[in-house]
Amino acid sequence: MNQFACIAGIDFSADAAEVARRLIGVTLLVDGVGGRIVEAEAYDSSEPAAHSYGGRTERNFSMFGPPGRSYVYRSHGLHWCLNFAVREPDHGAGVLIRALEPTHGLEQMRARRGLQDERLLCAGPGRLAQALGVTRAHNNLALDAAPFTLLPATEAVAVVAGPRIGISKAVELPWRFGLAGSPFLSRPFR
DNA sequence: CTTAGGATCGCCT
DNA sequence: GGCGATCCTAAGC
Repeated sequence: MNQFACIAGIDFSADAAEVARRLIGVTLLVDGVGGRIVEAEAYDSSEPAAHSYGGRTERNFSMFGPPGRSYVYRSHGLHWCLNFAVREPDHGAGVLIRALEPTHGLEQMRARRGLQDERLLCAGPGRLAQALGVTRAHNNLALDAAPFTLLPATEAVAVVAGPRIGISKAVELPWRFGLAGSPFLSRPFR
């Protein structure tokens, strides 16, 4: 295992699905604001739902960089979404961070989201990025340095898996992972 | 509770 | 010109 790709006890050079599963329970902060990851999805250049499926472009180049860096893209013209690049350079794999259980900087997240309800602050990739202040400026940055902080899970977690959300291709792959029973998911598992 | 439509940018055919 | 790894609101049942 490449120890330089190891962050918060996770080997980012592993398969996207394995990294996504192991990220559940890890704390993610951006400038000290964030919480515990409760939902993540894996994407890989070998399957057509991934942005990297068609090869490197201006938009997705950070998916093809070294593991342990961020990939931020704009969705539907108005939302930002945060991913972690995994595997090795030129492969094109990543993990979409879909939901957090808010733990740090609640008031700042409420202000950015214009909402009080804790359950809706980070329940979805666009909401999460807005609450943490993630924009294009956060693309292609190392995850083990400021403004990012990743902290290992402090206890064992029960992880469930299911089909990914909001895609039309490769819908059969069970590459969505979540913390069992969490009220902070973007949508429940069934 | 479920569904439908609009907002709005950048990549792709 | 079409369509997305989305979110919010409004209306219908």
